[in-house]
Amino acid sequence: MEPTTVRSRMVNRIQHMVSHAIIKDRRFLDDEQLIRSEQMAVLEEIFNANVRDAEIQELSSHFAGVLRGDHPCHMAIWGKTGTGKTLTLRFFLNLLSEMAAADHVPLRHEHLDFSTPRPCFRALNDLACLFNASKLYKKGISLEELMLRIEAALASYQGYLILFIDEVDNVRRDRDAFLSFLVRRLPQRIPAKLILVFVSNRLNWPDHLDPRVKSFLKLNELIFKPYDAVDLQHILSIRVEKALIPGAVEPGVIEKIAALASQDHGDARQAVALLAKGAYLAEKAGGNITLGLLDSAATELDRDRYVALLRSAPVQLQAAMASVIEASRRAKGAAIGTGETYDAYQKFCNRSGLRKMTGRAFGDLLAELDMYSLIRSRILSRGRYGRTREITLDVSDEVIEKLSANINVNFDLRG
DNA sequence: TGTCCACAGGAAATACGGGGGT
DNA sequence: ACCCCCGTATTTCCTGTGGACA
Repeated sequence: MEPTTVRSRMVNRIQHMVSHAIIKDRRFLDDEQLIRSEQMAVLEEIFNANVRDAEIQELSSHFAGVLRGDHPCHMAIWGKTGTGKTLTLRFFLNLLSEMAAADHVPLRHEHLDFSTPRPCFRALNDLACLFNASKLYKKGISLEELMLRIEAALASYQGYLILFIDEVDNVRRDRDAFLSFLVRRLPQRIPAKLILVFVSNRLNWPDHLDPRVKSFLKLNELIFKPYDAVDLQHILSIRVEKALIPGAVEPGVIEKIAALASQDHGDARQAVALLAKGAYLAEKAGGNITLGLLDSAATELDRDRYVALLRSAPVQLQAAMASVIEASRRAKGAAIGTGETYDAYQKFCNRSGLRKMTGRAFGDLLAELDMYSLIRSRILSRGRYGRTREITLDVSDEVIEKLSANINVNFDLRG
């Protein structure tokens, strides 16, 4: 056998990868990487296939009044994540402002994106930034001051103002103060015709709302249903066409992804993510995307999610996870209680030099892990032996391996 | 039946960090 | 430089509790 050099092996591999490349344009597998106009083009294609048609019709009739000089009421839009609320709205509002411009109707629309939780203060601050009424403060300025600046910035605008407020329920703490400003105070202080569009993924969102705000809030409601398999197939095939070379996807693959996704969440983003993972794996293996590949793509995707979640989490939460894993190893898989876990946590802190937190705070960390379903815990009373959380790890061994590796790396770096 | 364990989890207090106004 | 304001993280203090055991 002819001896191979590292150089020849490398050349072989690279040539192999190039000749077996199935991804034509990676960016179309990840919305984050697309620029605005490309996103809109993709959307237009999707909507042309009658996806989300009912919703777009509904939006059109709600806002039709704008072109006739009416003042439509506010709107609340509900739907689970990945049902295209944000994208549909963005697309629709762009179109609407084009039409308004053609008719010489003054119309402005702004997108307030609360994709991460924030308090009332930051919410107002973001709003102020949209109107260039203030720079991005971190702290130290009163709420009143912010409100006044927003009002001042809008004092001379007379036309329509559509405020698209994405994921309202992410306004934590004093949400009522924020909403009350938008709903009650702002419309009275500025000359613009204000139309609020609230988007939320909680269906019962306005139920626990300050009644005073609620009574002011005339709403038209619109619900985005999860995508069905047919919608997802459309969405996926457009991606396939743009991102992959022809023939890279074996028959049945799109159908399977669509079926899987529509069964358990109807989330288009996750469906596209699965497609992307499949494409990546296929390219690495030097073949096409096959049905069999999808299973490993799905598990890998799952694992990635947990790892990414934990890696971007605060250190204390990582430490808590580490102690659960450790305590659970020591107990050989049997369920463990809060006390044992806290002991493990304390040892972990001693080893890594991390500041210890009290038991109370540790309990909250455990609750958080439970929320992310990294662990499963239930409160159990063992009679005179007290009450405790019964904790089990809720992720596969493979994921745990990966998680603990990541945690350790993090702490080594901290010294 | 009452006791009492080993915590859960709410509320208030405190610490902390950062920024504005003067 | 000083003081005050605000938001967040954590601690302190507290009351509550299901059921095994005597």
